[in-house]
Amino acid sequence: MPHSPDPAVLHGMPLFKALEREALADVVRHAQTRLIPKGTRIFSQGDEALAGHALIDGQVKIVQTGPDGQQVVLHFLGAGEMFGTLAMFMGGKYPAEALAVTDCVEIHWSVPTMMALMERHPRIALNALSILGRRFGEVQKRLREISTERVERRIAHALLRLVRQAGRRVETGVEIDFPLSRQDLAEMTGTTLHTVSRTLSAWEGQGIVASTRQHVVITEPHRLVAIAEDLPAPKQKD
Amino acid sequence: MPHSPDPAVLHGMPLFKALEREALADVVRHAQTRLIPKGTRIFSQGDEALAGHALIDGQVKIVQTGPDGQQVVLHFLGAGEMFGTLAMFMGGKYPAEALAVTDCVEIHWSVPTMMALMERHPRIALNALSILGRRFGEVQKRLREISTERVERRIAHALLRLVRQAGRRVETGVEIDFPLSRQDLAEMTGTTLHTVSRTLSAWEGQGIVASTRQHVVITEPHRLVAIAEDLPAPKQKD
DNA sequence: CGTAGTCTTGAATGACCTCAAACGCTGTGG
DNA sequence: CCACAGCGTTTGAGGTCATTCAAGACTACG
Repeated sequence: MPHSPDPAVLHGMPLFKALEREALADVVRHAQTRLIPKGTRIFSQGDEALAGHALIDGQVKIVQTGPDGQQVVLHFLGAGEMFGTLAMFMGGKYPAEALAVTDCVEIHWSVPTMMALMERHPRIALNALSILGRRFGEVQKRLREISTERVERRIAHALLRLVRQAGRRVETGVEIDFPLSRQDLAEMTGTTLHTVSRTLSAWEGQGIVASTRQHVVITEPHRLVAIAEDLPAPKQKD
Repeated sequence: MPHSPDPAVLHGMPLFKALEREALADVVRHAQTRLIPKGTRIFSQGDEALAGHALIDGQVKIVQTGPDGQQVVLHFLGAGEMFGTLAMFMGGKYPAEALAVTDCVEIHWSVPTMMALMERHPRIALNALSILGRRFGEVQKRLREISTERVERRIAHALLRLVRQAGRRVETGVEIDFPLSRQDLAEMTGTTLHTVSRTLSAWEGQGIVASTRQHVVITEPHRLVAIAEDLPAPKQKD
């Protein structure tokens, strides 16, 4: 377990974009890396935020739980993305939990370290602002979707979002390359696993997707887009 | 229209908290103030973002419109709060529109100016990060609520949120001190004005709220909280 | 080969929306 | 001062989308 990771891993991380070499070295010097097995809970909702995190490899899902145990999947994130940073600016408690959905490699900095780094290298703060801004826009868009769209369209949007950020081309179409259950999709779209299952079954019957347990392949993305955008069903024969 | 406003107005703005006197002067020097009559659209969704904004006085609502015209009220904000800053970090287009719901006094900075200010005074960027972080948490919470709760609870939550940020004590209870229609509430909670009207009527019958056109007073806040938290029955303690 | 977790599917219920009509303020102009 | 138009609001009736309840099938894994 390397205490100071290879500086190369920070390349391509939006959070550290456009940093001078020495600043980067500074950042690396204070970082800690960790190997995290699939299924591990990286931090829990309500925990004292001890660190800011970033993913070097793997996939993490962010889940928020309500007072009565209702869960919502707020975000899936992949290599190069930061997470758990919100807590630093929100009274020091994580507002959600982070779960490794695949084996992961994580890098993190203690909160005081992270703060100091931002003070020393304002560029980092600007980058964080930019990332946060973008995500904020995303969440607002989701809020609108969930407020105004019916379930089928929401599921379509969720799948397309996942494809965009974790899609892998395969011969039969585009596959989402980490374990994804109906329950997950339900928690992303504010519905039940039953409804998700029914919807996916229907789409499967129409040849739009192909799914097995915890695994989804979109075979006809354009038709899914049509559903998401509520376009007048493209001319198709059945 | 004063070109450079009184530095005093920046006091109490979270965005400029903990800034040294000279930095504050720098900020003020580049600011522009504007008087905005009630009902004015301050900026439109999709517009090129020319400026970052902050409210000195009045109330503004932020509304996002979907491709089919469905509207969602993302936020109400009052004196001292910044807005329209997201756009600066999101490809330069406003992701929503801002409407003055009362007469307002606004202060703004051109985007390049704002960026330069943040470069010169990193504290501002840190503050912005903190504000954005907090709001981000709010939106995520709303997303969970809207995903998992039934309409009645969502409306209760919306009202309580409004009370918290724009509530004014009156002898009959707490009043929300800007024009607020059923339509607005519907667009905040992802429902229809009809359902909001029915719900409010029911509450009115139980003496929990009292409302007239575009005007709501919460007479028994604790009972509204009980509804929002889904507590057993109106078994209340004083 | 059993067990646990995931997924499918049917049927019944209900929360909420849609459609439709009417009511009551508020401001305006005759 | 009254009539009228405009807007926000109220309320009913009917329909439907999605949840809830229930049972069973499939898959992975020990």
